[in-house]
Amino acid sequence: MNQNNETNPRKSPSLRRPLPREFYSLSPLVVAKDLIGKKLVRILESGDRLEGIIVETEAYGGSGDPASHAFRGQTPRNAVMFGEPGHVYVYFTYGSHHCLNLVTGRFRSELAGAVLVRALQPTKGINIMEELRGTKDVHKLANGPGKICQAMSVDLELNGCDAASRTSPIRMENQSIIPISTIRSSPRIGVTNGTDKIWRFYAKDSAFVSRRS
DNA sequence: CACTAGATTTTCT
DNA sequence: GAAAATCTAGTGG
Repeated sequence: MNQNNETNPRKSPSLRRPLPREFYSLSPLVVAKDLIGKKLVRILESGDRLEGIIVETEAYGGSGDPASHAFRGQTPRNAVMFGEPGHVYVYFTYGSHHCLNLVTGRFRSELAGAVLVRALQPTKGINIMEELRGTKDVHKLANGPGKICQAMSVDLELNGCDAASRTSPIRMENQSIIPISTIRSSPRIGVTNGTDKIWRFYAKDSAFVSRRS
């Protein structure tokens, strides 16, 4: 049987087009909430297609957000955060993990903004993700920012690529399986500064988020 | 379950 | 030198 959506006539072409750059051009707070329920698509070099529904995100600002990498200004690592919305910001942290972000518009008059993708509900290429992650528990394949990158083979080579491009190895597609009314917010996880900001968003009924309330 | 140590890069002090 | 937008394996209850 043919599982390739490119040839599925029931899927409208508009669903196959990646989310446009305008989607990312708003404030990180808006984009973080809007990304819940969208489909993250990763095309591996092998041509294999991995997909997951975003169920958890966090917004990061610039000079006004002490939890943000951009707080102290531009550096080689965070340079992508200061660039055009819609591009992918990948960083390496804690000596062993990669994290995936999408560059957004700016909060107020700040110079940088991004959204961290924190958890996915895997929907396609699950067997490949299991292999990359070394576990068969589907709820633990991508329920954390480091796990997403391991499950989808995301590393610094993808830093700066354009998620709004039709041919990008990472892009976003429209999807609407998560009702807006079921999105909740909370303080961000793992941050020690800026804990006053309620900038984490998640699907309250999803079993795929990194933490349940 | 809860808690802790260790993996080890980028950046700042 | 130390902390960080994290995760796992290990210990102990």
